[in-house]
Amino acid sequence: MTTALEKAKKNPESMKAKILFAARKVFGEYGFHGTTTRMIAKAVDIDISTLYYHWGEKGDLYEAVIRDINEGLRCKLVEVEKKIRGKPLGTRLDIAIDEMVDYLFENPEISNLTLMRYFMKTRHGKIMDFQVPEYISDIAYSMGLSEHRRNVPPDARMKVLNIMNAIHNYVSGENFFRPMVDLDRKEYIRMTKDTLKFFSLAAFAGERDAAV
Amino acid sequence: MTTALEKAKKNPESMKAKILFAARKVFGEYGFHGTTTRMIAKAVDIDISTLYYHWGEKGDLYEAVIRDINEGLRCKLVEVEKKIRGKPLGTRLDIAIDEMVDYLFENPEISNLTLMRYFMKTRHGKIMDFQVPEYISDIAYSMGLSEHRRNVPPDARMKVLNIMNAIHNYVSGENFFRPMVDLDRKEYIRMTKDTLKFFSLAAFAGERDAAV
DNA sequence: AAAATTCCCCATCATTTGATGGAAATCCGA
DNA sequence: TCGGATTTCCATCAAATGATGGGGAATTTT
Repeated sequence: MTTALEKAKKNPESMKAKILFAARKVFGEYGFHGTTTRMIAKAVDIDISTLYYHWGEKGDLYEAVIRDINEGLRCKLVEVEKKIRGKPLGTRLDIAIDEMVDYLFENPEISNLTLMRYFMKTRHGKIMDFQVPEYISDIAYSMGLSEHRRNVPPDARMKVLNIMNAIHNYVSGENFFRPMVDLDRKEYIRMTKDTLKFFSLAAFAGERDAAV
Repeated sequence: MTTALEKAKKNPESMKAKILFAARKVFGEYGFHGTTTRMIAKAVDIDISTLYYHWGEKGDLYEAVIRDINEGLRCKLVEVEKKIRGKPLGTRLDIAIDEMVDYLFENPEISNLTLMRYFMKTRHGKIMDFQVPEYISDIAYSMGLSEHRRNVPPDARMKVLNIMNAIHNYVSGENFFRPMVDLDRKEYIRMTKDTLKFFSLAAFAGERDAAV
């Protein structure tokens, strides 16, 4: 319990936490420049100055949101890693995909904000230049794509990126893609998992003899 | 030669075309709300009012940009479709991936803007609600994933989305991902192709007996 | 060359947006 | 209940931003 963020999340009823939660959703839909502090304040039904009282300037709130979703993602990955440890590669993929897809469909702002950070620049560049956690190597090792936890080869990293991004795409693009494939939400999630497995299971099965 | 957009592109030296080209790049980097008309004007080194003289309000210029990149993408897809027609599935994928990856790395704004449209909302929602071309079915048919050009099953659409989006991801995310995998640009493009093939070739080989 | 048209820039507006100071309201322990 | 600390809101500001009118330069037409 040191950072302001942690303090806010401790009591989800606190105004500070409510603002953070609303900010997650609004930033997640409209991006940094597409979101105004007034939009967030309206979502919580407070005056704009209350927002500034709790979080300071817009960039600081955004940074807190990014830290928040990164932390959530990190925790989830650790949780999944525990579940799949020791299992055969096919099973590892199967469980990991199911778990991550469900988690991200429940928290789509995570996928939205992650992708925005990958693909978009911000006018005031310096603001959001804090360090990005390096999940990729950990995932690669945990999936058994690399002998060493550190020093993961580039091709293994690229493969992990492929799968992670594919999940984010289906989650963030739901509004766009679901009408294209004409499925209800439940079917869409189901088919997201199936499609992800369609691509990854065959690929890795064909590659690894060390499929444990 | 009817629309303003076509007229502009006919003479790439015209002010109107230069503005369009600059707008592509700036919108592609910063998104709709992240881009100011002054940024675009500065990129062309003209006064902001000249920009308004040629293209009217910001939303209209943005719409022209989107039409432009969609048209480019459509043409490229038609071109690729001709090249792969009649070849075996593996070859089709191989050529299509190579061609599309090269094309999009040369025109990264296309991937950027496409992804932004998938994942982000705009404050003035109505503006950008013009129709999105339905490439997906055409690609699915052209790749041999569907018997009929029309009436492409959902799972085939999902698979096409997966591949197209994966390409866009690697292109748009280059600034972010390339340091992660520690490759120079050429190697990164090469490995993008390899990774895409790694996932799709195995998957489709295992699936289709009708691999022609 | 004169006239008409097109094109571009300067100055300026109105609105939006990030941000703040200070007054009112609320909470909380003594 | 009193008094201080915390929290919230109202009014407002300054800068950024989308947008326009009018004048003048450049180009084309006559």
